[in-house]
Amino acid sequence: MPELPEVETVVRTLRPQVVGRTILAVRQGKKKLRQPWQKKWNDHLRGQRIQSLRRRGKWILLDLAEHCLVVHLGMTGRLQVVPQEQPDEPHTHLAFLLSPQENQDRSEELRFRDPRRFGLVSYHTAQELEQLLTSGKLGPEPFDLTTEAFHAKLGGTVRSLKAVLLDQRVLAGVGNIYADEALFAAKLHPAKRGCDVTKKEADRLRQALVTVLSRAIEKHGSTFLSFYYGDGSRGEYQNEFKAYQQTGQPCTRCRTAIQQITLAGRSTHFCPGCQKE
DNA sequence: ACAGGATCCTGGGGGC
DNA sequence: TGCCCCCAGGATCCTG
Repeated sequence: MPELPEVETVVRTLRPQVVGRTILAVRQGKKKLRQPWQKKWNDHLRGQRIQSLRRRGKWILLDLAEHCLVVHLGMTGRLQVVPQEQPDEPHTHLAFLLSPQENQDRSEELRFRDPRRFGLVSYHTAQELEQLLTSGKLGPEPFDLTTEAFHAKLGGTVRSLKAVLLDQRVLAGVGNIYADEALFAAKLHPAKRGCDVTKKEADRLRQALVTVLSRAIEKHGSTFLSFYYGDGSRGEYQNEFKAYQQTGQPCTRCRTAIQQITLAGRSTHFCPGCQKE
């Protein structure tokens, strides 16, 4: 559920809280993560300063001196900085003790929680990370995408637009919510085949992605069900959903009822009136 | 090459 | 009110 705008919000919130601080110790929960945390990483991490905090697609990258902590929030993952003495909330899997902020003597921890454990935290050398990010497994950021490249990519597949948008190798950061919202904004049917998309339509979809994602970042992402940020704050973009989870509601453009189907294994919402196949 | 299903996992929602 | 069932979804893997 955390997609690009939610991850961007997490990174922007955490950046002033963690950059420049040193990891003093690592604490591990009892339950195993999907990609198990390796004990030897604890020693590697101790004494390392967090130099910067970045987002790439849905990935959160904490740059250390030579290595990088890589975090994916999955469905329900959360990262937050809390006072060291605060008891762990349930499903806390990792806690990194941080050196005190300047002008403060309070000990704090950066904690990773994830009830569903779809998320992961791993540790890589800068070189390994570079490979992960450029080996074709992760496509460009939607903001860096050119119409030409996007159109070419779409032209080479008979897959549905919905499936293509969810494919992180094509485009990094889009998930179920923003795929539906962008397709609605571009007036394109989610089942339309990639190879049937004209260059004009590809450009419309690219622009829609940029517009929708930018607006969502402005509104601090979306909050519904159980997703909220580490400090308890909520996003506000869910109030602007035009398609996602609007099944049965009148389309804001043509008043046709928004329809829900399953596509690429995901619930998919669109307007049959103005998103014609 | 692609669709579709299963897998992982838990909290929350709907239905009875 | 309480209980059970089912569902949501990111990434990956397997099968048809």
